[in-house]
Amino acid sequence: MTRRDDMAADRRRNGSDTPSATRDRILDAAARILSEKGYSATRLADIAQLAEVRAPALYYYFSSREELIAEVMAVGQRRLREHVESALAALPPGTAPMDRIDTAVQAHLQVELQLSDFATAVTRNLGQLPDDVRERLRSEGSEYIGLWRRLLEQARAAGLIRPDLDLRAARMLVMGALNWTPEWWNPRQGSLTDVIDTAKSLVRHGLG
Amino acid sequence: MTRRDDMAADRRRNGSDTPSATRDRILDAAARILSEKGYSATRLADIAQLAEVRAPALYYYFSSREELIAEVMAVGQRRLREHVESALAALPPGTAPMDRIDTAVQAHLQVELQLSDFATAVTRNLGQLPDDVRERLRSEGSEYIGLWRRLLEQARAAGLIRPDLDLRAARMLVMGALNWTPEWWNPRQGSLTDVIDTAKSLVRHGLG
DNA sequence: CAACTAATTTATCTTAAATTCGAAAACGTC
DNA sequence: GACGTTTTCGAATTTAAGATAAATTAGTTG
Repeated sequence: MTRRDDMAADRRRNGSDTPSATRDRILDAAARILSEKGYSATRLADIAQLAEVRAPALYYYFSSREELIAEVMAVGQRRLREHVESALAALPPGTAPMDRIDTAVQAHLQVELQLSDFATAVTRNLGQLPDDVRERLRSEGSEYIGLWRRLLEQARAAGLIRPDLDLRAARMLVMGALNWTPEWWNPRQGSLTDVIDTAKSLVRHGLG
Repeated sequence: MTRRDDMAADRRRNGSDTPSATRDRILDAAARILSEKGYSATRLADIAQLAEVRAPALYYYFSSREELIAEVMAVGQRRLREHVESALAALPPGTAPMDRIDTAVQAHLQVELQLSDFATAVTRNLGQLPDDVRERLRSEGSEYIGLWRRLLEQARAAGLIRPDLDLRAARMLVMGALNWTPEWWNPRQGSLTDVIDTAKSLVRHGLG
C-alpha cells in the first residue's frame, strides 16, 4: 500500500480534510464533464484540462477513473437530497401536504438546473453506470425516493390525491418530468421561475 | 468507390430493398444495445454478438459506427412519430382536444415501453450524440415536437388549459415524464396499463 | 461445372485513452 | 538555504476498440 492510498484512506475516515483546493477543482470539473457528456464519454484528459492539471495528477487524489466518478455521483445524490430535505425542514410545522410537494418540486429543480452540476451528473448518468458503481449509490438513492414516497403518501392520506392514481407510477412520472429538465431547459430560452411555477402547477393539479 | 458502396447507395435510392435479414438483425441489435448502454458505451462487438455475426460484417452494411447509430436513431424517431400520428389519425373527427392528448400519451408510452427499442434508443441518447449526428436528426425531431405543440395549442384554444401554464415548459415537462419512463418502468413491477392510465390522468388534470 | 458475386470471416493495423512510473518542482520547516 | 514531504508532470506502457485487408464460403448464373 502506497503513501498515497494511506492519505486517501485518512481523508475518508476522519473529516479532518483540508480538502485540497485541487481535489475540489478536479471534482467540480468531473461533475461538469460528466453532466455534459455522460459516463462513457467522460475523458480524464478533459477533466484534467478543466481543472487545470495534467491527467496523471488525478491519480494523486483518486485511485481510478471509476473512483472519481463514483465520488461525483455520491456527492450529487447527497446534495440533491440534502437540499430538498432542508427546504422541507424550513417550512412551518403543519404546512399542508400539497404545499410541501410544491416545495420539493421547487428545490429539486433549483439544484438540478441552477445549483449543482453534481446533481445533473446523477440524473443523467445513473442509468448508464456499471453495476458495481450503481450498487454503491443505491442506499442513498433509495432514501431520496423514500422522501418522495412519503410526501405523496401523506398527501393521499389527507385525501388530496385522486384515488385513481397508481402512487408509484405517479411519483416516478413526476420525478421523471423533473429529471428530464436538464435535457431541454436553457436559461436563455425561459426563466427558471417559469419552469418551476409551471412544474408546481402541473404537479399540484395533476395529483389532486 | 467499391462494389459495396454502390449497393448501399442503391438501397437508399430505390425502395427495392430486399432488406437483408442480416442487416435488420444488426439494426435491431444496435437499437437494443444503444437503448441499454447509451451512445458511447455501445460497442460494435456487442452489437455483432447480439446479431450473431462478427464485427467486421457490420461494415458490409454500414460505412461506420456513426452511420449505423445514426440510422438506428432515425428509424426510432420516425417510428415514434408515425405511431403517435396514426393513433391520432384513427380518432373520430371532432374528438375533444383533451382526448387527443390522452391518445398521444398512450401511444408514446406504448412505443417507448413496449414496441420499440429504437424509440428508447432515441430518448435515451439524443442528448449525448455528437453534434453532426444530432444535426441529421433535427428536422424529424422538430416535427414530433411540433405535433405536441399543436396538441397543446388546440387544447388551450379551446380553453381547456389553465392559463397560468407556460405552454412550452408544460409540454417539455410532460414529454419528460414520458421519456423518463424507460429509466424506471419494468414489466415485472407494474402493468403497462397502470402506467398509461396514471400518466393520462396526471397529464389531463395537470393541464386542465 | 466454372466463374462470378455477395456475404462473412480471420487476421492485422491504428489510434485513443487509462494507467503506471520515476523524476522534478513546490512547499514548509528547521 | 539544505531537507524531507507533498504535489505535479512527462514519458512509457497497456488495453480496448474501430477500422481495413485479405481470404473464404456459399449461392447463382451462364
